[in-house]
Amino acid sequence: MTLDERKKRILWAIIQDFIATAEPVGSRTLARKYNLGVSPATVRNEMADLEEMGFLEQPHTSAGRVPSHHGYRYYVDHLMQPTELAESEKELVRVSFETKVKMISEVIQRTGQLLSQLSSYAAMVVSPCANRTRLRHIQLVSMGRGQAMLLVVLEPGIVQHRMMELPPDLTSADLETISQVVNAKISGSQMSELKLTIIREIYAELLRHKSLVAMIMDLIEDSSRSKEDRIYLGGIFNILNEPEFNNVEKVKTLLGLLEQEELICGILSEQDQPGVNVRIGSENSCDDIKDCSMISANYEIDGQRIGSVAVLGPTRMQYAKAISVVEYLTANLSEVLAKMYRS
Amino acid sequence: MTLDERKKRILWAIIQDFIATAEPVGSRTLARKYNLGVSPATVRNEMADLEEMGFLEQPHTSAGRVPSHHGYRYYVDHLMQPTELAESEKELVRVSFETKVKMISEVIQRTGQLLSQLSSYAAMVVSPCANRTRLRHIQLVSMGRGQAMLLVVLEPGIVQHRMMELPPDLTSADLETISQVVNAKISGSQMSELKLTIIREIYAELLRHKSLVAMIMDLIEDSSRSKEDRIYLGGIFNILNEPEFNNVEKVKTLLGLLEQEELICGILSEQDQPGVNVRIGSENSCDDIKDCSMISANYEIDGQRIGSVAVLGPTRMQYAKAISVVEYLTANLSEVLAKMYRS
DNA sequence: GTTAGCACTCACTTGAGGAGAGTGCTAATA
DNA sequence: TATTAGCACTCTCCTCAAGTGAGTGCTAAC
Repeated sequence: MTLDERKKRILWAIIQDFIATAEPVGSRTLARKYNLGVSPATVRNEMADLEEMGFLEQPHTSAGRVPSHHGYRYYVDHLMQPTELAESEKELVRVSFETKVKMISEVIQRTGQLLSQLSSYAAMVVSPCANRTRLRHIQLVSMGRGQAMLLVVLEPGIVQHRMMELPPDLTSADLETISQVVNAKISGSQMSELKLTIIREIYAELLRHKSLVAMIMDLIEDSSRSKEDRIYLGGIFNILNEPEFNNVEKVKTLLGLLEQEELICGILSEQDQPGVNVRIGSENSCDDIKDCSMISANYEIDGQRIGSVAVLGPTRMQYAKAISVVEYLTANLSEVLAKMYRS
Repeated sequence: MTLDERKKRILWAIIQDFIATAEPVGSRTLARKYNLGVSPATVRNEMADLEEMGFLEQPHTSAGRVPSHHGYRYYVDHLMQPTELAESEKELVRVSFETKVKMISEVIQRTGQLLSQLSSYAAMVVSPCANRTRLRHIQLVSMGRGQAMLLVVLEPGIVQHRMMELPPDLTSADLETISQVVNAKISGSQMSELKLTIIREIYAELLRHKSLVAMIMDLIEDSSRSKEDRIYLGGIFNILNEPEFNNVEKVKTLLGLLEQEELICGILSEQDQPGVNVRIGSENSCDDIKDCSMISANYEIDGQRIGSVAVLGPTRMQYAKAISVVEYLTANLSEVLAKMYRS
């Protein structure tokens, strides 16, 4: 489906205008405002063509035109000119990221804040997922009265902890020994490499505590596959400024959706393309956001995907801006994390 | 300010009715629906009195009456009959809490979910704050290339972690030694007891690593006073069902508020009474929720406050129900945590 | 002290009319 | 042949007036 230059120009202008005003765009306004050099009548003819091709829609007979999802898609793929962030915005990101952070969760939170602030849409950040990563360290800590805490440190600096019951006759020294033996065997290994052979070796060294070790291995397994990816959501109130969310019903649906962490994780993990993904309206797999667009990207350490960020807004979205914000922040986030956990 | 029996009856009926219908209550309906045994005219007279006393308000001259904040306060203090949770609801709580949980954050999350589900308002839970608590364990874990992670385990099972730079010549064994020495000295002590004497002793034993130890002590201090209380928010979409939130502006204000974690923490920590606190409308310190009511309570371990839960809804709230939900869940939460960390 | 009756108030609904923005079609023009 | 001016038509939205209904306050009777 290839469009001639004038059609492109007109489609571009319509989308541009609609994004800015949220009002159906008429031929007269368009011709005047965008200096198209042709009369409204000509524009009308072109618009009728574009509508027939599926790029535009008409809310009702005597209204202007509105871009269809299809139209937005064409815009994003062919018409939109990428915008760079303003110097002041870059500066803001730089300042936010350069102050010394001590925990991964802080970085995540700041990214989310920046994301929503710069894009003025809702932001979502999934914190590094522990899956498919290396074990760094485990540690048993006695918590008194027959209980212990198992600390599991995974490679990009993720810490998980689990409580466990202890057999009555165990001493703190025992815990320390077990920690050391298990550490010696497993630390640095990929979760998937935690094969039976290693486990057997541990059993062999810790015969006395066989059942305890089994429990520990289970808990390690459990924490490494933990779905408890923390999600940062922010700036939801931002999108309430958009006229498409003037309807409380819609807001309710959206909020209900956003509260379902697993669902959000799922949506964010299904990114087909490398780099920035744009899902427009019905391209979203989830019904509740069929009239939203989502711009998402993965961030990585050493080229390995460890989490995602996304921006959610109405289909009538400032695509160019949102895309560059997501792009810029993902790059920066990857960089900051790499610096934190260079290895 | 004492009311005769009939006035009490009428005030009670008005509030009851308004809570149920969200419509201003008229004399006719009231007299009929609640079998007051007097004519609408009499009810009107009483209503006029109650209005003069400040318990009722009139949206406009020819409308029915609506309870004022003052009226709700009287209702909560004197008129409301406490409701007990239904067996099925208790069962739900029991089931949710009895399945084995491995982390404190799971319990928090479930509590929040139950809170919003049972009350059908928005729920907030502040996770255990590390402040004023005992140190259980610290552990240094090498993260490669001159970096280490400091794990700090605090008494009720809170885990914090911090990244730190290491001097280049340090070995893993050094880290282990330092961990052990510091642990031996400080574990079990209250944060406030971490006086200079102890720190001097540690310095004495670890002369070679003096500056590193100083950094560690700082980070321990930092994590114990960490404001990073995690907040669980849930069921916000619930309150969008209430007619008072049909206005998108209000929703926006509320969402904006709820995203400010520190603010929420602040609001939740200012509970004057032991047990369940009820803040009605303008009794709330924060302007943005001047037309909401908040029911909150602290949960504890060993009688010590370690966090709070709250329910937020319109002033036209099912107080009796909400109060009993908060009460029941706080008690259960305290119990579960005590069981998890019995000491 | 209670009640019936009555005039009055005020929000909300309904429907008609008009304004305005925009369209599609046709015929004239370059 | 492509473009444009002109025009009738469509449809939403705003406004305004009239009518409806729930509720009130006051007064006089019980």
